[in-house]
Amino acid sequence: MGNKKISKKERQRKLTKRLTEDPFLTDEELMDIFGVSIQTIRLDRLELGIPELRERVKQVAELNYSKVRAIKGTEIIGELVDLNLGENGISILATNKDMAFKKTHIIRGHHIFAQAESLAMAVIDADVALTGVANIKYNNPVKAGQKLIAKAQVVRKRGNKYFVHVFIYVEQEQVFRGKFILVSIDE
Amino acid sequence: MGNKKISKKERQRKLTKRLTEDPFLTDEELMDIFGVSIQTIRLDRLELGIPELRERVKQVAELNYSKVRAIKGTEIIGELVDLNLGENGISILATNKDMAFKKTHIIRGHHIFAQAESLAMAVIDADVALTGVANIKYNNPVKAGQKLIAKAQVVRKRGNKYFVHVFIYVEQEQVFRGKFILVSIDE
DNA sequence: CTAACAGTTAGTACTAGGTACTAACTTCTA
DNA sequence: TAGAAGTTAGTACCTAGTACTAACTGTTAG
Repeated sequence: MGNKKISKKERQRKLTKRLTEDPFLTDEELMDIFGVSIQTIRLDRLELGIPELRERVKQVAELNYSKVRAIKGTEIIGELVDLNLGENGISILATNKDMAFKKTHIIRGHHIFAQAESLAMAVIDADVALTGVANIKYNNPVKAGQKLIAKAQVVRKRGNKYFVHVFIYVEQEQVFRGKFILVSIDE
Repeated sequence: MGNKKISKKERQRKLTKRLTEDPFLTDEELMDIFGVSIQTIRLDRLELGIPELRERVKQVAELNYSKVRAIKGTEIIGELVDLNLGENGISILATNKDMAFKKTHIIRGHHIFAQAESLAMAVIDADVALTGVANIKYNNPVKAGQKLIAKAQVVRKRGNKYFVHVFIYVEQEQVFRGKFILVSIDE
C-alpha cells in the first residue's frame, strides 16, 4: 500500500488513529500499510509513546475483564458486606467514570437502580425473584468515584410477595430510595 | 506453595479452574502455585488444550472488544428506531442470555429499566438529564432472546421537569411500564 | 525382585514480536 | 556543500512460549 510519500507528522497522526481503531496490528502489518521500514514504525511508536502489540492487547483485555464483571457481576451489583436473610442487608458500590455521563461525571441512574434491585433480591430468602413493582426516587446526583452504601430492609412478606425498602447513601446523605415488591418464583 | 502432593487429575482440574478465573497467569506463576516444574504445567496445558498466555489474553481482548460496546453503548441502551424530540421515541433492545439469570433465563430487571430510562432521556429535548422519580411496574417476565420494543411519550413539561411515560412490549404484550420524572440540568 | 510404565523434570533448538542500540544511508535545507 | 532530519539496516537481547529428546523417579504387575 505504498502511499506516494506522506510527511512524518501525517504518518504519525494516521498511525495513532489506526492503532486506536485496531490495537491488534503488528509493526509488520503497519510497515506494509504505510510503506516504510519496520524501524520507522518502531521509531514512530517510540516517539508517540505507543506500547508494543502485546502490551496493547493486554491493556484491552484487562480493561474489559474488570468492566464486564462490574456490569453483569456474578449476580449482585456492588459488594455485599452484611446480610441477614429475610431481614436486611448492606452492599457497597464503588462508582467509576465508566458508569457516568461523559460530560458531567454524574452516575447514570440504572447503575444505582441495579445496586438497589440486586440488594433487594439478595436479602429475600428465595431462590429466584423478579421485581414486580418498584417505586423509586433519586434525591441527589452521584458523582463518579463516590462510594454508594445501600441498605435494604424487608418490611413485609405476603405469600410469595416481598416488600423491600432500599436506601442508598453517600457519606450519610441519602441519594436514592426505592420500594420494591419482589415476587419469588417456585419451580 | 508446595501443596504436599496432589494427583495429576486433581492438579489439572485446579489448573483449569485457576485459568478460567484468571487467564493472565503465566506458566512460571502456575509452576509456583502448584509446586511442579514448568514442563509439567506445559504438558498439562497441552493435554487440556489450554492455549498459551498471549493467546488467552488476546481471546479475552477480542471477545470484549465488541461486547462491552454493546453493554454500555455510547449512551443509549437499545437501538433508537424513531425519535421526535420532546414528544416521543421508540427503541429496540435485543436481549441475550448475558442479561438473564443463569437458571431461569429471565432478563434481569435493571436491563429493562436501563432501556426505559435511557429512552426517556433521549426523547426529552435537553442536553443532560437525571431521573428524579420513577414509578415502574414489571408486568411479565422477559426471556432471553426476546426483542423488547420500548415506546416513550412526553406527557408534560414544567420548567426543567419532564414527565415521560415508557411502555415496553414483547410482541404486542406489555412487559413493563414506567413513569419517569426527568430533570434537566443547565450548565 | 525387577521390568515396564506413568509421571515428571531437564535441556536444547526454535518462534513471534518485540526493545535497545549502533551505524550507515538518503533527503532536505540553510 | 556541510549538516541536520529522517529513514533504513543490522545486531544482541528479551519474554513466553512450542516442539522435541532424554533422563530420572515412583509405582505396580508379573
